Amino acid sequence: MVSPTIDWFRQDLRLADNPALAAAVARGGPIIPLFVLDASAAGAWAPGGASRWWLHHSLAALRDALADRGAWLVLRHGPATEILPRLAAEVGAGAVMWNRCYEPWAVARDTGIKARLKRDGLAVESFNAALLAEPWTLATKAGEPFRVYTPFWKALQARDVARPQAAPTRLSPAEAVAGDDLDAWGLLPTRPDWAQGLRDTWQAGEAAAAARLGAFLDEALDAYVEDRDRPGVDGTSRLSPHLHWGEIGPRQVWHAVVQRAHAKGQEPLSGAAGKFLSELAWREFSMHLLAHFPELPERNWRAAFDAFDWRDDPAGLAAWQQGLTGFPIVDAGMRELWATGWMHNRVRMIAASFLVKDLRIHWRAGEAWFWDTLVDADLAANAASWQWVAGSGADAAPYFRIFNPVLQGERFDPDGAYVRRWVPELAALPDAWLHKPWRAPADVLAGAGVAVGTDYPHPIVDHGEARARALAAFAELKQVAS
DNA sequence: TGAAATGTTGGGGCG
DNA sequence: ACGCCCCAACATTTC
Repeated sequence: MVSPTIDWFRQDLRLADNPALAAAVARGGPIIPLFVLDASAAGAWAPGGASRWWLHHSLAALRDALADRGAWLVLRHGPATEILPRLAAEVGAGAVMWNRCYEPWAVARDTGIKARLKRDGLAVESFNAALLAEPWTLATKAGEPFRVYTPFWKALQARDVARPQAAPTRLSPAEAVAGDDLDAWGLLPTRPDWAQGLRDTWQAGEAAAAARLGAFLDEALDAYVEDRDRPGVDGTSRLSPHLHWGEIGPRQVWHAVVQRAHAKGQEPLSGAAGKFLSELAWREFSMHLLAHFPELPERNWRAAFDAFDWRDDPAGLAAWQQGLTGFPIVDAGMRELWATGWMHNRVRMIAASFLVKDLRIHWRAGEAWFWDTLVDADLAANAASWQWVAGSGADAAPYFRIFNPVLQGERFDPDGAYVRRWVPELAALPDAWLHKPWRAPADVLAGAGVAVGTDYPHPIVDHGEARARALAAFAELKQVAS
């Protein structure tokens, strides 16, 4: 009789295209699916509030999906370094399987656990479920990690993406193993329960992720090139939180998109399909960057930025967080984030540019806020994206690229659908003034029932002046660096 | 995956 | 008919 296999779930909360699970099934014995709530190893990067909400529902969905196939998800909390060996001994496991994580703290932890379990005589194997290509398999001709996106994307396109495996239909149950009650983990907010907007917006779990992908392919892919930049249009995939927790994997997304393009007689790597896959490749690029540069979340990727003159501005930071900057497109984004745990990507760039360039507040403050509030909070994507906007990151926007929040609003939310939804106090303003209410004539404001300074804040900075100050600060930095 | 300043061009008004 | 100026539209450069 084959000894039990522990399948340690982490950020791979799915049954399909799950190589660790497939290996556990192939081994033949009973399967013990395990999830460990291990805040100790992650330090500051333990999941934030919105992420914990998602995790709760995703685990519930995984638990039910496993039960449908005859297996019982075991929940334990505490340091995984202690829990894995203890559970293995407790159930007489002969093997432990998992899919790899790439957060530096996880790599360090998992390396130790693998060594320990092997020393104990167990078979331990790890697999790739989260990436199209492992970070150590893509390199420049010089053997270096890619530091620029475009050549990275070209190299990735030249690779074959493995076909996803189907979910196992039947799992051999193990004898009952004691575990925690999910509800007792307290992942959901209480007092206050701020998650109503999240519940209204999202459905966690593998089945919901697959449905979301299907809906995107059916309804939005064709218009993706234009609509992806329109926050007032449902033009993006919204797969990010599902991808973060591994409810769906990038290989599954890749092949579904390629298949859809082929069915329409289109080339999958050009047009809308290619554009969407290139966005998936930005996720991949971020993950590779983190794997190669583990300090990405904490330190400027370009060390020259260490000398940058950031401002300490608690009031400005608070206004930004609360969506009270006086710039409608920025405030709409920050309020969407607070309400739903998600923000449209175009608006993330605008809001992030405003924080680091107009307010000149350190990108790490933005990174920390997003970490706590985003349902798709991902260490690699969050760190790489903030550094990209700040100009300190890999292949970053040049420092002089400063978004004008009024022009961005007018260009990408021309009919004001997005601002009116999230900044309802401005809803009655005509399009012409919606993105710059402080410039509207008095009779227009009166007609719309808007008093700037009372119903909606005055801009907390003058963008023209803020832009000039940011350019001056960056010019100074360049002198220090040279 | 910018914006603003500066330069160039060409049509129309006008003397 | 011609030159001059204005300025919108577009292009290029600079930040």
